[in-house]
Amino acid sequence: MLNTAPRAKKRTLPLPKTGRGEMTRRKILDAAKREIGRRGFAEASISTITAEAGVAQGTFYIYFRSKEDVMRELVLHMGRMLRHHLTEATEGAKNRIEAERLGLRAFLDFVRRNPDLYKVVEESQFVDEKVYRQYYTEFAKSYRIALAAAEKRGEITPGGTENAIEVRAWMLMGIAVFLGQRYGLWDPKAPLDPIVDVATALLAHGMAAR
Amino acid sequence: MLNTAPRAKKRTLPLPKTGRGEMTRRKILDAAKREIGRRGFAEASISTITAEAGVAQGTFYIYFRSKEDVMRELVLHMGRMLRHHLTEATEGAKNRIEAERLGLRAFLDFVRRNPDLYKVVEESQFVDEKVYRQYYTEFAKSYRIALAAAEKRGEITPGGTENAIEVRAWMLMGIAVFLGQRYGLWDPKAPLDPIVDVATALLAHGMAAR
DNA sequence: GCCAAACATGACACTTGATTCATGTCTCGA
DNA sequence: TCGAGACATGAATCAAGTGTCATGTTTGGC
Repeated sequence: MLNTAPRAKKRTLPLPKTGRGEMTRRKILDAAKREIGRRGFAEASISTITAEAGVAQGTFYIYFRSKEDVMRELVLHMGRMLRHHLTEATEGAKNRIEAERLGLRAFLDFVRRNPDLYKVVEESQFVDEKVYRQYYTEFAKSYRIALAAAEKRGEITPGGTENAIEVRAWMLMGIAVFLGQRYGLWDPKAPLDPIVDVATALLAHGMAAR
Repeated sequence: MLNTAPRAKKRTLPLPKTGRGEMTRRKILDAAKREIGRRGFAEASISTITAEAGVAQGTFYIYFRSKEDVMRELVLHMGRMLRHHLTEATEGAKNRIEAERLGLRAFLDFVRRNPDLYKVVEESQFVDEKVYRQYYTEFAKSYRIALAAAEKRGEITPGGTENAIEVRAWMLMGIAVFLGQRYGLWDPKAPLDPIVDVATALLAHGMAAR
């Protein structure tokens, strides 16, 4: 019996099968990252991207359905890269507070090294909210796990409810993102260590006079 | 002698001079806020906006040069509204920590009440970065002043350098923005008080085990 | 009540960029 | 080395929305 049921729309175009194809796809992704990151999603046209990549316009559609499609892929890519970067940076930490310091430092570093990619992720919020939410929701989840473990080990004060851990996670992400914007993107020359010191001190001990 | 020098391009179209004009301009701004806030800047076309406002397309150009122009105005408007809201909310605070609690609470409230406007401001980053930076830079300035005063009064621990105050200001803004996103926009039913409590506790005493 | 300025209209000419496709060229396994 | 599938091209087509303008209507001071 033939399967006549309507099949689900393919989410992604098939990946390239030859070395040449792989190269071309990567060139397009790279060019899209630069173009979207620098000019913004609206300004970056398919023709700008393909010109930058050095391929014909039609080639774009061999690998991607649309600009949105590329953006989604770039967000996932950034998630993988950043996660890896942060894991490496924090694995030697003796406790959660030190992990926060190292993680924040590594994050600011990452933003400075990858400003285009970082901006793409932020703009994805207005292009495909779903992928953006997923990005941060997943980071929040990792954070919750790390905070709960640290709490159990007695390294940080008990937040109390499960909900409190979630709130802390989002606070920490907000701090990183804003410092990333201010000192990673807008003021990329400022020495990072003093910034990270101030941030870590606030995280560790708060700012209320004793 | 006639002045033949090229005159500077007018930044803003003249404001309406009659009651009718004022009404129409406001209707367009309101519609733009909703359309851009909900659909995003790209999806919100001039024709969508004017349709929503109940005026002809051409009318738009009597009051604004472009969609970007409207967006700029909405960002300034949000700045004024929020500033006012926060000033009112925090003026009874007995110290800076309490001001932080009240301010955060008021901010989350504001986001819940004005989600469209809030999203417009966030998206302005990718439409007119200048106005977006100005928005946050000005808030940071207020914050610095408030923190410096609180430090002088002995309510909070000395940050140390001038730079430290700046870092703290951006941290506090980042926290507010991320909690605003998570609990103001994405989870608009969650009770705010427990969230604000957790946040304030972290700000006041940090999370390092004593 | 009059009239000049202010305001409003909506059709349309124009720009811009996305997507398709007929026609090639390249790659790599058998 | 050959051929089938994979890949690449770019001109042409197509859709959508912007901004203008010639034509009307309303307002408010005199």
